[in-house]
Amino acid sequence: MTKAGHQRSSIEAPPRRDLQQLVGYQLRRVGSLVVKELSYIFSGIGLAPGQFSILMLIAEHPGCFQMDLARLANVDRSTLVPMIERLTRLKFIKRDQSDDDRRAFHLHLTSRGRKAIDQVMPDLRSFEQTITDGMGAREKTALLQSLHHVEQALLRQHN
Amino acid sequence: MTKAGHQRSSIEAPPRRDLQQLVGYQLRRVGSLVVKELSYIFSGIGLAPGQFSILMLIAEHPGCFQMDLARLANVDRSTLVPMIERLTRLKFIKRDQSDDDRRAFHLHLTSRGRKAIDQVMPDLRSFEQTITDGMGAREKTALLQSLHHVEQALLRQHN
DNA sequence: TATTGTTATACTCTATAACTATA
DNA sequence: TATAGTTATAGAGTATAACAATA
Repeated sequence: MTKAGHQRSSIEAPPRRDLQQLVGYQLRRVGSLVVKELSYIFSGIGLAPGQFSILMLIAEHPGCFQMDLARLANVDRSTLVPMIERLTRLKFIKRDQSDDDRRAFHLHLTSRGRKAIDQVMPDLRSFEQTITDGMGAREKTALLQSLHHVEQALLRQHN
Repeated sequence: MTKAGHQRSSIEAPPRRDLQQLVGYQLRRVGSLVVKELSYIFSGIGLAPGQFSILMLIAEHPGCFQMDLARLANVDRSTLVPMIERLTRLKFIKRDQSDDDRRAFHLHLTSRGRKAIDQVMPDLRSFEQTITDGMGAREKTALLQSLHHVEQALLRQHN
């Protein structure tokens, strides 16, 4: 990877390191790395990270509508259409037309969807261990709290 | 392996809240929100978040090659091509063919590129204030350190 | 009129594989 | 053979706008 001696990558000027001090920039950077790793983990069950998080939200909110998911995941309702279609085609979820509102469909996990979640949870926990390796319990708790803090500020911002 | 109770899917079942306790999931979630806000900020200079971060890396590493950026930004070299093309077309950067290696091009900011950065920096700092609003200096430092910690663990993971 | 979900469309970010021109 | 950059292509994730069916 590193070539001996004659490295010609003309970057001898001292970096200004502005970006590394910006929480927003670092969150984007780390988030992107996380997605890259999660892609690999979820490929075992044929899902991408975004699709898996929708599956998890349906697991946590059985019977919900797509509009509920749009709010929970902070995405437009149109974004969900291909994800729901994929989860349905894989038979990880089922859609039941609501009796109260015939426009909408209650979403539920199937046993196959539940199995898919159970299948990747060990890898997900292991990934969690990896990225928090060497962190104390207090540091990890503080990180989760700070992330929640930032999330709430961002939600206040654009809603 | 899996968690004990294989909870039967019931509409009244309380949410399991698993996701919120996962650092990886929260990083992806918050990162996505950050990108959404940054999109708005950078639209003022005609750039998307990824394009702006490449512009910043060139500012911090004047004369670098695209291969250097690929390493610094942790992306494939092919990913950079449309970004570099966009920055060049907007005249934010210039490409000078290297005398030492005629395959490669030294990348430099133009004065227009520098102006573009100067133009959005106030908004970027203000965004920074918003998402860390109410955080103490220690909490903010700890967050940056934890993010760096996670980033390093992720880089060790896949390299 | 307003809302749920869909379609059509478009843009950004990402990657792999094959190519060129150099080294 | 190996490397710098390009092209072609593909898949995710995101959005806006217009639409049908229903409320």
